Amino acid sequence: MTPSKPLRADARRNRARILAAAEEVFAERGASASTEEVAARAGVAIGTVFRHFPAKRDLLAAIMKELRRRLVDRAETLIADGDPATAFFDYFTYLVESSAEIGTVVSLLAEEGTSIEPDDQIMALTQAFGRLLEAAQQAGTARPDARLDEVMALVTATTHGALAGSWTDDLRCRTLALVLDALRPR
Amino acid sequence: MTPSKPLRADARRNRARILAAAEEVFAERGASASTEEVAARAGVAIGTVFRHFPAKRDLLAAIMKELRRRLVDRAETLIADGDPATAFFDYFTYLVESSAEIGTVVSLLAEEGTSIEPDDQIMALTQAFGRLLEAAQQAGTARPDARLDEVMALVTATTHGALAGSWTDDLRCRTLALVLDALRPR
Amino acid sequence: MTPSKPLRADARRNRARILAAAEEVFAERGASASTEEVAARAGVAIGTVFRHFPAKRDLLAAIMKELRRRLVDRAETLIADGDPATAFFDYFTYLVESSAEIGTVVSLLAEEGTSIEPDDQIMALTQAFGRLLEAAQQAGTARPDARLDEVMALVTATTHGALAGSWTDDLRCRTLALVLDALRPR
Amino acid sequence: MTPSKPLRADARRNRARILAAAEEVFAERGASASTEEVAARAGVAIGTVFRHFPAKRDLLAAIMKELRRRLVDRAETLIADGDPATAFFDYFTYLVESSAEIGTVVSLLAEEGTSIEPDDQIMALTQAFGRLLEAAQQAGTARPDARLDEVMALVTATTHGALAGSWTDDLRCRTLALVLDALRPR
DNA sequence: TATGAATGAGCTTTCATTCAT
DNA sequence: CATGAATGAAAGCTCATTCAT
Repeated sequence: MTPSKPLRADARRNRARILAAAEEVFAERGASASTEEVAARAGVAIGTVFRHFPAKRDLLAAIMKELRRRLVDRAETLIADGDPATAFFDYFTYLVESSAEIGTVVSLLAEEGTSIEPDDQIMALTQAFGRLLEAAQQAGTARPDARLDEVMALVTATTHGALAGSWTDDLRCRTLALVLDALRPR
Repeated sequence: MTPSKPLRADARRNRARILAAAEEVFAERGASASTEEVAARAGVAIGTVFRHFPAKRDLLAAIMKELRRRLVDRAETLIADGDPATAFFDYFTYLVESSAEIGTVVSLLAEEGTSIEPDDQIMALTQAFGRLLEAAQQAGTARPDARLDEVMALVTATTHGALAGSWTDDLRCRTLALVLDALRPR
Repeated sequence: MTPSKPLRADARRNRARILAAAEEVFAERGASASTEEVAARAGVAIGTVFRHFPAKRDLLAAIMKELRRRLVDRAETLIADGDPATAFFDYFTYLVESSAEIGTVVSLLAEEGTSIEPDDQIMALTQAFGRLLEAAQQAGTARPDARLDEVMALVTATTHGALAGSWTDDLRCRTLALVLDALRPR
Repeated sequence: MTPSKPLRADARRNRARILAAAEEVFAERGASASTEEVAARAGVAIGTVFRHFPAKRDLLAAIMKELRRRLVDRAETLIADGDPATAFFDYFTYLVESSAEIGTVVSLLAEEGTSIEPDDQIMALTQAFGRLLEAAQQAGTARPDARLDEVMALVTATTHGALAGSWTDDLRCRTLALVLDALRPR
């Protein structure tokens, strides 16, 4: 379904190395980091980067896609295996913690005008989050009047907040606690 | 303490026009907008911009300083004139709403590495916010266990969230309500 | 004398397809068209193109050689079968008309510095043209004082003119008539 | 009518040097010569070239405009001062001879897709040529049935021919004689 | 002080060519 | 032989910054 051509072994290896390097570089230097540095970090020539990602935005988009894939994976794991009463809160926490790892990259999407298409992945993530929310509501651990879009907004906010202000671990925990509290039944 | 020279009248006028133009341009185009466009919008030549702000980061920093000044002003007004029971929440709301006006500019600071110095203004803002918080706590409208750094974190988060996700007015209101709710006594 | 190796059947087939594709592509896009596009159009991989033509200029040269071969063929046909009185003028016309078909390709040689070696084919073409000229002169339809190099110059000029200016069919006919008139006895 | 801003002295000097350098470079190396080389030859930095000519095509277009200006000037001089009986032929000759000086530049227009706008200058040149033609026809030195578009086509052809084939001076003279002969009454 | 032309490092992107598969 | 991924040298162009006017 995904690959039009199965790609040669070395090509796939390089693609992965470039993605990994790009994730690092952009996390460290921001989206204005040069493609050349990505290439250098990946140990390939500049041309190779552009063979895999014809424009810089494609590279950024690919990183985001990969990141989102991981997030969706995690949600689905929690839906399948987690405790309905806590899975929703665990996942919320997971998203915020991940953002630290992700680095600045996330926040670059808006800026770059990387007009992300309607995007199946965002929808998938939203839906999965919705199921976790419902389960928590039925388990009585989440406010019954909390709406999904509000939850998404809150997680976006907390994530970006965690990135923008350089919070200590302690502060992040306390803030997160407050936010999660706002989602619990009074 | 601040001005080495009182500046000629026209120079001061130019400085102001450049700042205003820069605020507009960076809000519209992001921090990657060119200094030249700022100059054009301000109706001055590029050299004049650099005479007033020796580097681009200085221009960005000056914008931030100006913005923060307004925010502090507002806080002090509320401390002086507002209803202690609601002023804290009003100010929180004001900050989030302002962020929409401010546009992308705010979020660019982190990225640009404009490592803002300890900054008196941030401290002033924090202190003012602290006084509003205390007043609300004494009035019984804010959780007594809410700490100032958490409040700052929450406002940062909500602000950035409002900027990053393009929330509707309605969604912003509901999300804000949830956040403020988290700061009210249970 | 010519082929070092007789070439495998598929190799010869590929060579032909590449040449055909190159002729098309360069006619459409000019000599700055990429070798990769030639490969794509030919349905082979880029490596295959370079196996057959070690450098781009070789590919261009080969196209020219092929084109010239056709032109010489046509001249010999006319020498053998045509009416001596008109064959010269027919051939002149044929060359100019062909140039339209050939497209821009021809004119690219000069630029590319594809310093064509003395080239047997050009000589062959010139000689054939010379024979047609002589025949026409003997038939009294061509000026007796017209020299072969002048004729070659005229046909070159008309050809390039037809390519450079985008003449209508009508204009090309009239211009050609004038030129041919210049070669008729007064 | 032409200059929106009168340009500073040094700017005008640089602009002229760039144009001169570009004319040389493109004549020597063809249109694929690099802008950087033009800059080097002009003794300015690359940025200066792009300040004056925002894209390479603009530089090429400017060269052409300058060349055409010279041609039109010459035509007008001949209209004013020349002998009506010979001026037409003199100008035709002048155009062909100039092409040698102009070098390859001329022929690059077609290729570069420098979609020259309807172009006042071409029209001016055509009109001037038209007047020379009429004068010659009235003086009885040019065929009365020769049309202006045919003349333009012939001069284009001869010019391009002279450029493409590397004719000797002698050959160019003889070929030109033939072409001009075609335009004389029989 | 203001101007705006000049600078030049740096960025994205292209493409002829090589070479491991 | 064919393949197509990798290479890397340019090329075109941008823009923060400097400096002569």
